This record gives sequence, structure tokens and C-alpha cells, in this order.
Amino acid sequence: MQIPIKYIPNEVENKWYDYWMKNNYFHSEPDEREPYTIVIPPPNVTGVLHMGHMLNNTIQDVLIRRARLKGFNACWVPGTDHASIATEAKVVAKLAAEGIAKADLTRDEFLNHAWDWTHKHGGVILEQLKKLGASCDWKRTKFTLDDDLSESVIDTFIDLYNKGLIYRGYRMVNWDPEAKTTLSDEEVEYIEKQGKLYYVDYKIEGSDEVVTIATTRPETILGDTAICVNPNDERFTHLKGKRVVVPIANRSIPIIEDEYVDMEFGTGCLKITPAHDPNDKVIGEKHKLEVIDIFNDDATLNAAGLQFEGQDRFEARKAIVKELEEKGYINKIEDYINKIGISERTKAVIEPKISAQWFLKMEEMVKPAIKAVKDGEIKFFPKHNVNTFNHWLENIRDWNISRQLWWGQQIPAFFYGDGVEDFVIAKSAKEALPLAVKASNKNDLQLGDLRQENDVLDTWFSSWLWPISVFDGIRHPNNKEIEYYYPTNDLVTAPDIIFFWVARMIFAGYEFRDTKPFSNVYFTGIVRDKQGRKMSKSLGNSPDPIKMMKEHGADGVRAGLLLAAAAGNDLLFDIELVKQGKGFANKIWNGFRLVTSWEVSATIEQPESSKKAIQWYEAKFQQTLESIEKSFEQYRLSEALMTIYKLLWDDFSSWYLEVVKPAFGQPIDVNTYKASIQFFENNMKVLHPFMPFLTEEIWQFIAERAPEEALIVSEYPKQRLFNSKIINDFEIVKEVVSGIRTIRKDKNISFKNTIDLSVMNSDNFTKEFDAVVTKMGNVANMSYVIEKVDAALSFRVKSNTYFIPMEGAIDTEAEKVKLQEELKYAEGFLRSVQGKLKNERFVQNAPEQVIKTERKKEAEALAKIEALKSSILSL
RNA sequence: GGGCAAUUAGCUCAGUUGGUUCAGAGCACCUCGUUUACACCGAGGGGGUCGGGGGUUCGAAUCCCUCAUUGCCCACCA
Repeated sequence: MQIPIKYIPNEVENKWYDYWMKNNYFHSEPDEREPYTIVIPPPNVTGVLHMGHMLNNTIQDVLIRRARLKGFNACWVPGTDHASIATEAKVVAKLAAEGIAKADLTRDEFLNHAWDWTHKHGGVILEQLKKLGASCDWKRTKFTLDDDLSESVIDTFIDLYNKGLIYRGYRMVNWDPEAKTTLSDEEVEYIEKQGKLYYVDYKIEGSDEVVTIATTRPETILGDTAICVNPNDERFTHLKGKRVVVPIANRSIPIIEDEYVDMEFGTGCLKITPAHDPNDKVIGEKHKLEVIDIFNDDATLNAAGLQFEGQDRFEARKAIVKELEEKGYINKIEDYINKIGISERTKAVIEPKISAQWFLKMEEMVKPAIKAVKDGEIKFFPKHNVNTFNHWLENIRDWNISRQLWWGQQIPAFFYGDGVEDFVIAKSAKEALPLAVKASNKNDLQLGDLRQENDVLDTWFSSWLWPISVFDGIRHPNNKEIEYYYPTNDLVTAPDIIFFWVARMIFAGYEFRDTKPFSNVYFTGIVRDKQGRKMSKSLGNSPDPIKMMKEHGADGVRAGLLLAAAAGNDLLFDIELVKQGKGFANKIWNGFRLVTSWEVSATIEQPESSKKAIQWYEAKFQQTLESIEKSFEQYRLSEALMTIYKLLWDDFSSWYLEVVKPAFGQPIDVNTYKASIQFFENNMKVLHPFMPFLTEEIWQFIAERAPEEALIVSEYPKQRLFNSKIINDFEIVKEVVSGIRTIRKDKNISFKNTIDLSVMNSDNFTKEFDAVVTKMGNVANMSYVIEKVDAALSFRVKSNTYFIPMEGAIDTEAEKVKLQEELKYAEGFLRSVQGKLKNERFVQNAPEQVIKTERKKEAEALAKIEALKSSILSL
């Protein structure tokens, strides 16, 4: 068997991914095994892979591969999201570039373009995930606009409507004038912007007096329908019941009183524009004020904008300020920093607007979700996210589920008249007709008289069903798949969609299936660059993942990401970590080359040192297995990987292989060889979830394997009891070897030259490991003495003293200094221990075990001091 | 304005119920080494008043109070 000198990731990765696909290892069907299920957070259908996806999907793949090895029926469902507003915006932009305006197209024409776009660019991201090694069940790939998923969404809408949970209402909504749609509160970002605060004088009717109000948005004056003061504000009591004239508009409006007004802010006098401010709307309703909407859908002024009709809101603001100034209405203008809402997607400034929308009642629906998380039925990692979750759910407002877009599921409401409430809800116009006839009492109503609601449903109204709908659990609640795979196990996602998605899936789970959708939620951090900036297209600080994988190998990239990703923390991505991952792959590869280069002999005897090393590594491996298990329980993947890294690099390569390695050109005994291969196999198993390609490559090199013997479907090492004493003893052996190495280095003694070693011991714990010490230290003769050895360098481990005879090479003075330093340290240590033991309150209060160890420490320190003193004396 | 988290070595982070001289890991750094698996290596080494201050305790990186800085979330006053 010929092993290549270098590990070349690219060829290897393609080869094994194809092999895995060909043999159907990723595919899952319900069977008698216990399922382990993850549904992917579906990326935008036309998106491309970025570092956040890389991290997120690496984690999911690690979990899935590990579950598969542990004998679960592992099922990772992939798919994409139609992302209505994001995708529609892209399609609109693309059409605009071709000179086509959305407004000139019919709905069907536009949707055709959108589907073309989706088919052309959609799913690229899933292909990219394959490069990463993602072992998704590709046969189950879903898209949120697939017929079955859309039907589930519509069924859900109808069901909720019939339960009385969906209603239509006029609400102040966040209006994006660029996309011409409503946004949910979560889709609005607030930014601070330097603006102005305009003080405008309003004339009081029948008086020469004016009242000054402060506003950041003078254009909304045209929509004013009242002036409001605080009833407790004595400055204004004389104005009670009077009216003022709106500048420019020359309309007369009342002065009203409401405690909402903050007397300290501005002039203490507030203008009320119910159509364009959420708080004003509340006051307007309370005082039954008129509502004057001055904007069109694109935020240009409408007829209520008088001579400014047709102007954009920001131009109009300038023009109005100019006119106010000319006519002497402006009292003063101050600089002012205010927070303005902008659309997350289009970055347009949000316009609060009153419009008819569809809402889903939240108050009751949310309750089981709060309970589930509180009771630990669903666990969050890191758990402090629970606070965020609770805070939102406890203060939740009804969900505006309608969007004025075309790309998405069209709301199944059919209007038969012009009234806001003149509609029926049904799957199709055909099914709607009889309902409409009944509702309207018009027996001659025709299909053509029905008009379906234009709006589509919020994207999240389809993705909140994701864990259910991918298994068709809405349409067929008792089908075999949903009953087998649901509830899923783990959800891996970013914390920024905890409200959008995670919370909603949870209450959808209880609403539609009466159970949780998943048991654990693992929140990943945000991938940032080395300076801590969020990776983004505009900053150009995000590396191209595909290029990176080509350069360093998918395994290297996976390892690099995970090494940086301490559980739940944001991760500062650094290419150096990927290089570390790549270096790790190479290290393992070389270890494998070493083992396979050995000539095996059935006749030579197994060295004592090898026997010991094997016993030790067996125990060490088991101990590590246990620690990996603990890390996974807490989703500390980074820690688990580091544990494996140290096992393979330090314990296996630097110690185990170095001990069993035969001298150059010598064969290895068959028992040690077999043990080494078996260790290698187990090492590959524990590493496989993290570095799937490299490990499968080595696995398949070790032996000819039938398809069902591939590493990906092999059996994870079982945990067994292990001998922890041997691990502790070996640590001492390492110290002894290290002591020898230090002296070799100090005295410039090459590793090629042998030395002699004498041990003056009080404990003989290392005796059974003498063969290991001899080999690793290149010791020619090892002996036990009862008295100090003259003309020798020495070092101490525990209470034993080790001597390396060295005629003439001893610098007595330097040796003395060294010993005295050691002594000083030991005495300090003893003082601190004895200080504690002399303290009565310590002895009284500390637990038995602690005191016991302190006594033991004291005894050890005393013995060591004794040894040091005698050494110093004899010098 | 309200809430949550964080602050430990040059960098990124561990540090379980307070109890080994408990101050750690990886990387980076320094020194030495062409020991035939690997220089993507090996051996050795330096480096921190655990953000500041106060308190509780026999004992504090760990618990309490307070201040400071940073990040995130929520709400939002014209």
C-alpha cells in the first residue's frame, strides 16, 4: 500500500463526499432505532454561503455525524427559505436594471420572473454546503414555497382564523416606502442621526398670542389635527378650550390636554398628527381626533399635502421649512440627535402609517412557550438567552402577518364587497364562493365578483412551521415521518433570530402539535473579523469560504472555526486558526505514515516500554472520551475539539508513538503494531465529526472496507472503566523524562548520547515505568541508590531525587544556587500549608478532605526539604 | 431610560459546589536542535496584583456591594 507523502485535501474531499452520497449514508428513513433530528435553519434561497453559515453548519454536521456514529438514526433536513422581502427586492432590482418596473407587470408576470430568478440562483448555497462536508439528507431538501409547504401555511392560516386568532385591523404599522410594504417591529433598525428640532409658532385664534411647538418633522404639520398640552402645566391653563391655526394649511384645530405630554421637553406643547406617529395615534383615538394622512405609499405627499403634493417627504420638509421661515412661523431651529427607524432590508427611513393589516393574536398562544422554556422542557445554550426570550414573549404584541408583496403565500381571503370586513376565508375562490354567498346574502354572487387579498404572508409565517412542515405534519398530522422525527433534537442558530424564528417555532409547536419542536437550542456567536467588526459584504472583511476551503481544506476550515468558537461567544475569526486546523490534519497524516511504514515482525518480543505505553494510552483514551462526553453535554464543541487535539498531538504523537517507535530500520512486534492500529482507528472515530474527510481517508487506508464498514457509519468507541492510577503515574514519568531533557539541554548533551540515571527514592512509583524512562531519556543504565551520588547533576520529582553522573561537568556553585532556589520555594510552600494547619479556625471549619490533603502536602514538603538540604550540604 | 452579558498572559478563551503554590490552555513570542513520521516538527523557556475600590470568610479569580469600561437586546419624548 502506497501512502502519499502529503495530505492533499481537495482530491480526498471530493472522493469521499461522492462515496458517501453514492452509498446513501446521509439518508434516513424511520426505523426501529432512536432518531436524532436536526432541521437546518433554512438560508435565503438566493443567498450565498458566508462565514456565519460555515460556523452554523459545521456545528450541525458535528452533532449529526456524532449521533450517527453513536447509533442513532440521524436525520438532518436541509432546505431554503423564500425570504419574501429580500428576494422580492433582488428581483425588483434586477428587473429595474433591465428597464422593467414592477408596477408595469401583472402579479403573475412578476412571479414568473421571481421563479426564474429562484431557479437560476436558488440552491447554490446548498451545493456550497456540500463542500463543507455537510451530511444533510439531501433527498429531503425543502423550500418554503414548495407546494406542500405552502399548502401547510394556508391550512394553518385558515385554522387560526377559524379559531378566532386572526383578525384584520387598522394599525399603525412600520411602512417601508421603498419596498412599499409593512415591516414587523423586528425588521426595523434604529440609528442615531443628526437632525434638527424646529420650533414652530401656531397662532391662537382670536388672539395675537402664539404657541410654540417643537418638531423634528415639520412636514407633518399638514397632518396636524390638534395641539396638546399637559393639564397640570400652568403655563397653558389660559389656553384651555381655545383653538389654533395650523401654519400654511390655515386650518383651525383644537388645543387639547393630556398627561402624556412631558412638560420638561421642548416647549411643553405637542402637535398631534395621528396619521404619522404611533403615540399621536393613541392620543388621537382617545380624543376622537380627525386623521389626515398626507403621504402616498412611496412617501411622496398626497393631496392633503396641498401645494407640496407629489414631492418626496424630505424635499417637502425643506420646502415647508423655507416657507415657514419666509412667513415668520419659525421661532428657532436647534441641532438635535434623534433616532430614526430604517428598514433592515432596504435601508429606507420607516414611515409610521395607518393601514389595514392582518394580525395574529399572540397573548394566549405564547403561554405554553414561556412555560416550556421555564420548566427546562426546552433548554437554551448559553442559557442567559432565556432572559431575552422571556422579555419579548411577556411583552409581545399581536403579530402583523401581512406583507404588501407578491413573493410569498397569498392570503386566502376573498372579498365580496368593499367593506373591510366583507371577506371570507377559504383555500380557493371556488371554496370561497358558497361562503361568500352566505355571508353577503347575495345569491347571485359569481366567482368573478370575488377578489383575493393582494397581500402575502410574512416569511416567518411559513418558517415558524419548518420543523413540522418538512415532515408534512400540518397536512397529515398522523403520518409516520412526523411521528418518528418530531420533536427534533437540537436547533443550531444565531441569537439574532430568537424572536423572528426560534420563539415562533416554539409556540407553533405547541399550537399545532401540542409538543415542543426541539429539545435544545444552541445559539452560535456572530462571526467577526480580528478587529471585532461584524463580517459584512459592505466592509469586505469576510473571506470567501469556498476559496478558503480550496486552499486549506474543508477539515482545516471546520477545525479553525470551531477552535475559535467558545460556546455561545462571538468569534473573532482569524485565518491563523484555519492554518492551525490544517496543520493538525497534517500532523495526524504524518503519524499515520509512521505507523504504516513499520515493518511488522511476529517473532520479536514486545518491549516492556511498549506494553506500558499501551496500557497507559488505553486509559488515557478512555479518560479523554469521558471528558469529550462532558463537553458535548454542554455544547462546548470548541472544548471537545481542543481535548481531542491535545489527545492526538501530545498524548498520542509525542508520547505514545515516541515510546513504541522502534529504532530506525528495526521491525515492530506484532502486538504493539496491532494495538497502534487499533488506537488509530479509535482516534479517527472520535475526530470524525470534526474532520470527516481526513479521518475517512485514513480509515480506508488502514484496511480494505466494504461500504457498510465506512467510518461515517462505524461505531463510536464505547466508554469503559479505566485505570486512573496509571494515568497519574505516567504524569510522573513525564516529569522525570522532562527533568532529563532539561539537563541535556543545559549541558548540551545530544539526544544521541546515552546517559546514566540513578534514583534515590522514597516512593517507587516509577519503577514499573523504568523501561519508558530509559527509552524516552535514552538512558543506558538505570539504578536505585540509597545515598546521594557524587559528581552528578540532579533533579527532583515529588520526593525522589534523580542523579545523572557527570564527571567534571558540574558547576558546584550554579548547582548550589539552583538547589537553594528550589529549597526556598519548598519552604515557602510548607509555610503556607503549616500556616493553614496552625489556624484553629481553619481546622475547625474546613471539610475533612481538605485538611487531609493539607496534611499530605505538609508531609511531602517536609520530605522534599530534607532531601534538598542534604544535597546542598554535600556540595 | 430598562435589561442581559462580559472584563483573567501579547491574542482568543477555560477556571464546576469558595479549599493543592490555583493563577491555566491554545496560539503568538524567546532559546536550542538538519535525533530519517511531521520544520505544518521536536525540546526547553519567559509572560498576568484575575478591570478599580470596599466587604463577607480561617480562606476569594470564584460570594455580596459599588464604580469604570465594552458588547448585545428591549423601549423610545415631539
